[in-house]
Amino acid sequence: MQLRNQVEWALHCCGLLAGLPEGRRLSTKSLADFHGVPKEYLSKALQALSTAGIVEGSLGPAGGYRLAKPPSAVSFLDIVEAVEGRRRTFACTEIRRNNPCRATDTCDMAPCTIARVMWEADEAWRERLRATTLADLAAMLGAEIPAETLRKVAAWVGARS
Amino acid sequence: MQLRNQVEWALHCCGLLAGLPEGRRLSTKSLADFHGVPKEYLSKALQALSTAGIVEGSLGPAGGYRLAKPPSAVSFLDIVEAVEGRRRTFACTEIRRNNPCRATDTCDMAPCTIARVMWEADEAWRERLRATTLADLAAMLGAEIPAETLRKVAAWVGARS
DNA sequence: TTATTGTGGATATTTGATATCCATAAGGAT
DNA sequence: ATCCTTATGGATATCAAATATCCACAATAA
Repeated sequence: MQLRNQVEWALHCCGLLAGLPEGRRLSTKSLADFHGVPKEYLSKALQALSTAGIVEGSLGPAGGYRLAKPPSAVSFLDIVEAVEGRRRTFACTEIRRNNPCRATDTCDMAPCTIARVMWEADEAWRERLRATTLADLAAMLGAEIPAETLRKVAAWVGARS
Repeated sequence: MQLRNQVEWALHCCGLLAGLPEGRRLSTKSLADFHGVPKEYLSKALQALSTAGIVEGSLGPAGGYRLAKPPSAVSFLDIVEAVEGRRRTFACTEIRRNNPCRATDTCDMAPCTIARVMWEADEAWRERLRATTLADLAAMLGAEIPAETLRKVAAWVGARS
């Protein structure tokens, strides 16, 4: 069970967009170049983010993407769900119904006990992802990345947006 | 991102095995019949549980599987990891290395910030799964399943083990 | 007008999940 | 001894999803 690589790409792209000066945008091509990933496929992830209302695309030269909300209003979970979908990681197929000893008129039961436990774990995962926003990420990156690199990135982005 | 259906099957099988009288076993065929799943494929899940030391198989007529440990010593996480593997749900491919602005001599850095957050969420998921054992499951099932059904299951298992 | 961009559809390729089958060895029953 | 049942593990087939590319189109700025 692995998340798609598009999830990783989307998170990194949002991290970069979160540091973008007001009014600026970055194109799919720039984002793909920066991260060294295929432009055409990354485009699909960006479209998913756009559909989810996390980023906002605009057409034409000088077009591109920017965040559609303030960084503090976008959680990791928002991004993961936009790209990966919202289905739970555990799918209960109700195999308890196949139990030969089960009364046939039992129809209104609570969710399968096993599924409930698995879903609680799923919710713990989501809760942790909900707890970190792009603003938090920006703060962490600012503290961890060498000042020299941050300066170069700002210049690179400035020339491309 | 979905867990394999074998995870669901393995959990249900372990739940049934946890209620097995001392010294009794259930065959792959019985477990498959009880849950209404393909015997040959379920067998792969049971083999994974066996390799992981969660269940113990024995050959010959009257052979089959039983738990290799007390139910309180087997967590949901043990079962999930036995069937699904232990890889983290988020794979970091270190795309930050492709960053054109990154200093080339940076080699010894801490794990990627984004990966750290994703891994913390993964750990929250695992922690929740670690917290529930087969003994807990047995207690929940005993409280939720109608007494009539429990009695029938005990009889069915008794005739097959 | 022209070049650039996002959007969405179609499609190919590769990987993994799902599933079946068979050979083998071992253990009970007769 | 013989036979049936069982777990084990390998080989293989089938199907769905992830990965990736390409193209047509409309919008937009220079």
